[in-house]
Amino acid sequence: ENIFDRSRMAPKTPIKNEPVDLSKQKGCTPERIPITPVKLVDRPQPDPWTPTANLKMLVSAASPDMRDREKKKELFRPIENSEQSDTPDSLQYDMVDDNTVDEFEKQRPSRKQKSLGLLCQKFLARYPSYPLSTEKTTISLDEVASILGVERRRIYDIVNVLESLHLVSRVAKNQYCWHGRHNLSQTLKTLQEAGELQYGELMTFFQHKEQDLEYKFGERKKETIADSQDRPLLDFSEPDCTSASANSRKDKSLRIMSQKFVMLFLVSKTKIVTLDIAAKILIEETQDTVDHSKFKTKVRRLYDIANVLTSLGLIKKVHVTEERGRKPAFKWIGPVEFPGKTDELRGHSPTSDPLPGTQRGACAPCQICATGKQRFTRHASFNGTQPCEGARRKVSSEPNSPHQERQACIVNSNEYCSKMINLAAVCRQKIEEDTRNSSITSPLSLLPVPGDSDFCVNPLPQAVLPVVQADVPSLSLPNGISSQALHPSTPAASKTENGKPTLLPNQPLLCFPSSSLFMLCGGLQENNLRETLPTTGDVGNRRAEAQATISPAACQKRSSHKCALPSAPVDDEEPAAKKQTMEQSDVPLSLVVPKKPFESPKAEYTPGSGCTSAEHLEDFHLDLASPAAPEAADKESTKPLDSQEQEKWSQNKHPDEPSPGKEHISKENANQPFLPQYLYVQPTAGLSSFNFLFSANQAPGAVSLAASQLPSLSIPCVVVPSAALASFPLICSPTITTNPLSPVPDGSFSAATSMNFSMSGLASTTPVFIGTTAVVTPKVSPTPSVDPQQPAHPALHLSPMLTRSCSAVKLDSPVCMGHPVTLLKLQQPSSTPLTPKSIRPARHEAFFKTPRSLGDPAAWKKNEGNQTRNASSVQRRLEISSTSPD
DNA sequence: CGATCCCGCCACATT
DNA sequence: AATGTGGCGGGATCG
Repeated sequence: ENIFDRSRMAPKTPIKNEPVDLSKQKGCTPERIPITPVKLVDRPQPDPWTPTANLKMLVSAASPDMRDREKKKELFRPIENSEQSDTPDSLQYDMVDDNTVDEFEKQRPSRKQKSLGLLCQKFLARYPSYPLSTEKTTISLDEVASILGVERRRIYDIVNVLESLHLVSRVAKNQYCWHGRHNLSQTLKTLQEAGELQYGELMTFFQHKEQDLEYKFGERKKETIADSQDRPLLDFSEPDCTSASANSRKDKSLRIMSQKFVMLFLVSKTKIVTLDIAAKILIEETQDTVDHSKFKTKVRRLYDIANVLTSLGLIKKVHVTEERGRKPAFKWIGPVEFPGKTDELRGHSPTSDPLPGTQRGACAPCQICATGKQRFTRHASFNGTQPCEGARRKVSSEPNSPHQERQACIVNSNEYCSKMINLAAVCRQKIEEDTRNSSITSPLSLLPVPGDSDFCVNPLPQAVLPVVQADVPSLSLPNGISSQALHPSTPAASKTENGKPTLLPNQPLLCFPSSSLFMLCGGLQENNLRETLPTTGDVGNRRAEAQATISPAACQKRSSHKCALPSAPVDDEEPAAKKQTMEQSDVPLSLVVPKKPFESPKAEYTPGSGCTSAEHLEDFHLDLASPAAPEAADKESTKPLDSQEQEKWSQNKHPDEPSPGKEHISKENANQPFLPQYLYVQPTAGLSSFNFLFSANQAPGAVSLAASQLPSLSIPCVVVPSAALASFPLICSPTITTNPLSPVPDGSFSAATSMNFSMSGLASTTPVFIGTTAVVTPKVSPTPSVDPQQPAHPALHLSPMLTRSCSAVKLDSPVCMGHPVTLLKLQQPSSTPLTPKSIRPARHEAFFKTPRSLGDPAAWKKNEGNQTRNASSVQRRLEISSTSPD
């Protein structure tokens, strides 16, 4: 329109002759200037004003030359247009004297007004976030550039980033297809997975080499890089994506950088990434040499990307204060988890991704998968199969063409990246932790889950079970929860450290002081336990243990990765665990390992099919982690039970851990009738009215309660009115794990309802009993049905209460199936009640967007301050608008 | 003065 | 060769 107007305007209004109303002119934009005779003269194009003049103008505008020139002048315009003077008034004002114009120009062109972020917002404003699937919107770069009054170059900056997130795709030269955010979550998932994978690698890598944080900030990047190169780790770089992309020129660094940048956020626990770290990571990936200039350039690019991401509402600026001082950073405020979608992810485990075919094989049930238009597995999906069906960059030519490459490759093999990412994550985590510690909020902060918010869980002062998503391994409690963990070697050591509950290994039950009760029953199918047990003080120990335990798994994983073993979907969890650990400790990578990375996925997911998502939701972590409540942590540490149990379990499990074992178990379980066992959680915990019963069918190992860490237990859960169970303490029967009896296939069950519990989070007050023997809870009748297919359903059979839970579960499944959006909500709410995900340890908060709730006050303040700054784009607008009116 | 990041040159890719 | 893309970094502006 603008152009049009201008063209008309200019021609029509021979400036000279028609002196314009200066008064009006204010509103006018510089545009006219070009139009004005004088300027016209300058320009080649100014044709005599003829009837066709307008046309010519338009045409000229189209031409590159014109564009540039006009744009220069127009640059100002866009702002005006968008904000102030988009109105016709400007037209009226048409003629402006040069003088006036100059003034205007001076006023307007604030740098901010020209910012990429603002431009991006304008750009985004032009298209619906969720366009109808049917309609495809094509974007003409020239058109947009002219409309927005910027050079095309700038549009490229925007589009490239959008393309990396699959919001748009290149259809043809100069043409892009707008997809909107429909696939965003999936894309993010994919990125997350990819990031985690890399992460994992890093982890292993680090373990092998050095765990020191040295790497942290990438000083050592080179070495790492070299190492990484050496490392066989993953070469995701499959020919597909990587090679091609790599080959191609500079390989669209912006796109790739954007993806990597996003991955960093998704991988980091804190969700905060500092620019320098990101830059280092990205650099390393690409290069060995870390020259300063390069770094500088990288940072510039990151700003470009960040601006776009900010406009998308995915990140915001914040400042992180470190020892050194305050560093610019960005915090992820977009969706953290993609539960609904994530199902896919899970299903897909990163490992699986590589294999397109297999991808979700496991997930078959998951609709999402089916739907999944986009799962891009790394290469394949990205490249060839794109998420966006419609838009492929290269229309005409071969698929191989470099352009296509762009799309692909999110993940190429960049071990470096992963390493870097890890480092970065670690660094961040540290930072955050530091900050958190200082400003711990409540002992147990609820983790605000983006979607889950619905959840009414109030933060439980006492014992809140922060639920951690399945993906994320329960975090170890930063504070010291002691637990060691998982390591088989340290089995019994339940530490009585703080007040650990006294748990007698042999004895059936453990008692905890706390008021709230939990009953855990049933064998847990999986060992979900992530045993990340943060020892109170010792992260190192844990890590060591964890690593030890993990390492094998990791190795396998790696191999799997390379191989793209379909089976190894599990990665998700592991990575998460790792992440957490990372966060917690400065230590770079302690990985806690995932308990059963491989298997779990299958077992859980497979049976559960859609349910996987549920898991996430359901996972409870009782982490005291929240900085605020170190004390609480200690108390919780009381959960020694967990530790012991874990140990026990771990012992038991260890053998099983390998996925195969689990699978077996699950199968067995399925076949076997089981005694329903439940876990009951009193409302006191923070769930105001809900009590949870979990039936534990799972494999014995599955439920590990690490006192501090909280291994996650996957348990089917039922929500029961608190009244019913009010008086019960938590009881866990460790022995149950192996119950053959459970009729319901563990896998299915677990999948559907499996929850991870981390005991660590429990309020000190809550008494917990753990019984070695299976406890039977009355209310729920076990469901005999053993359909693997219908894992989730079994719950229904259970008591009404159960039903609820089941329903929730069911919901999840649907979610999995298809609509991401819907799914999310459904799951969250439904699940939420079941699993207090919402309640998370402060640390976790990172995942969740709700920044403020969790964050340290101080941090907040800072953040806010930053935000204000950051908010720039919006604010700027406002400011501008306000100011400009003059 | 450091953080941001606009601007546009210019190389490489595609047509 | 023309045009499309986009890496890249100087240097301006912001805070």
